[in-house]
Amino acid sequence: MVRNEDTVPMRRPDPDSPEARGSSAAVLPAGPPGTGRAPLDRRRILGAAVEFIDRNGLAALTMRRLGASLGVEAMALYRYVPGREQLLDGVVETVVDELYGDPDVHLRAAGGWQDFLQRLAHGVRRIALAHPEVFPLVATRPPAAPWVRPPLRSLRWVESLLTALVDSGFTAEAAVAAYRAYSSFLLGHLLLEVSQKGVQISPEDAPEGVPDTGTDLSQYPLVVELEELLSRDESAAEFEEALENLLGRLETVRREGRVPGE
Amino acid sequence: MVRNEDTVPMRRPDPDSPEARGSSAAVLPAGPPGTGRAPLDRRRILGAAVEFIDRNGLAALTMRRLGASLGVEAMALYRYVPGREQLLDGVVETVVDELYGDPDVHLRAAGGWQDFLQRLAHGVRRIALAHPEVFPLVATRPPAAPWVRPPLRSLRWVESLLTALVDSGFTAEAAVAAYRAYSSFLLGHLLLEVSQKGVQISPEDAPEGVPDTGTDLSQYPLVVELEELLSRDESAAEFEEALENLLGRLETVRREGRVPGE
DNA sequence: GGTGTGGGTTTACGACGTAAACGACGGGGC
DNA sequence: GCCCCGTCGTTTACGTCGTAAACCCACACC
Repeated sequence: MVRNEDTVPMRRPDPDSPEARGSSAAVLPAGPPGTGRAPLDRRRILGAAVEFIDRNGLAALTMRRLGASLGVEAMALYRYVPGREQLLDGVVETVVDELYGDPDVHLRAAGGWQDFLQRLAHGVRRIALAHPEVFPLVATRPPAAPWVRPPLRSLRWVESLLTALVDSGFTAEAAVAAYRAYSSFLLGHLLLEVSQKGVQISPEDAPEGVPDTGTDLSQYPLVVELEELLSRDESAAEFEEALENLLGRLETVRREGRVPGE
Repeated sequence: MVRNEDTVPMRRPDPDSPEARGSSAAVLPAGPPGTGRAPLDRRRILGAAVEFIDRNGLAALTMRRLGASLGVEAMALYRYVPGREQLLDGVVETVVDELYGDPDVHLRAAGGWQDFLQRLAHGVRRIALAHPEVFPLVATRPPAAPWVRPPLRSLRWVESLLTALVDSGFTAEAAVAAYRAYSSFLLGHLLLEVSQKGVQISPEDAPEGVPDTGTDLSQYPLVVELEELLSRDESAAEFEEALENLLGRLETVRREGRVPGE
């Protein structure tokens, strides 16, 4: 019995997936160690670190190996980066700064606040999907201040977002509440999406078609009944739907000029 | 000018905060190393690990130190735990298993699905607040299967949740979609809440009343204008509001018998 | 009284992050 | 020409980590 793997109907391509856009990274030559003879600098190091994590996972990143991937000894990195912790901070900064290079995301809300939040959300999602191994770092590294909430870890974007909201008629309280709800939504959705994506690949790539007889599911009849549905990946649609719903909710908050809770 | 620190009005106590309930852990004697002479076993080790992380942070946990906190050499732990990674898995499991001991959370949805989800959400929130240093681990450790989504990392709870929903009239698709939306919501909210809680304490506890002249905010006028609002902690109310909203949304999904997106 | 055997210790190894001393090299000032 | 001094990368070294392997020892059992 040859099982048809493509029972999932009409795989409409995800517009935020890396292969759906011209990926800017991973095109540079790089290759095995020692190719890059260009002089070291902070940006090159951070870029190499991001690429290294994308390729080998966060756990594999050590100062020595990162140095080797740049054709240099570990200690050479310390002239540009104070230590490993700060290197990781630099990595998350580098990755979220990719937002500035995204032609679909603008710092100023020209098309209204909903358009702004929508573009920003998809921009962040694109980053998460492009760097699934880095995103947990984006999510969990302690932020600089209580108001800089992951995954939007930059004051410039916070300022942009709040400006867009206030300019569109949100009260100060409502804008702040909206900002909080928005970041929670993004963080939860994207962290789960990348972790789910990771788990589909990693478990030692089960070689044959044996559908994971690993754990005993007999205790959980409903889980086995819904197994097909549960393992289906509807991330893109769910993201869209939840985002739409959030925007709708915020719109009524804005119109009624109140803070959501009361 | 003596600033009154209690400008926050009516600090109504958070019902999920650790001090609002009789904490079961941290009451045992324990004390400095060597107090516990009881024989080692897996549960004692995992308990000690949780307590150690709560007290000293995840980064400080090493096999040697954990051993020392139990009055034992590091290598003794390996008789009960295969290695550090699996120890961390055990820590996560231990912490989420506290749900079973929570008298306000039930495995069976006796009071209807909304009551069930509400109790479960608050139970998980209590755990997150009781172990802020552990929760990022709960959020980011790769789950065993794609359908076991953090922070509900146990098949039993997934089965319970799905059963509650299906029994209450959700279609299979709607139940799965609801499960996904619910876990995203929990994860996003709680991860941000504990990370925010962490950042209020950690930055080397700024000793005097100088309100963080660390970063230059002059570029971000709206952020400085809203600074007071932004650093206010309304987590409890926001959690409640967002949860309520989610439940409301799911209720209409249930009544109309459709999957949210279409 | 041997003799396993379970549970903890000792020793040892390779890898890690990083401090400190050490080249090597390239461009002024005399 | 020569010297001298930054800049940038390397070498060496130290303490700590996770963990494999050998060891030790006290008790249970025949």
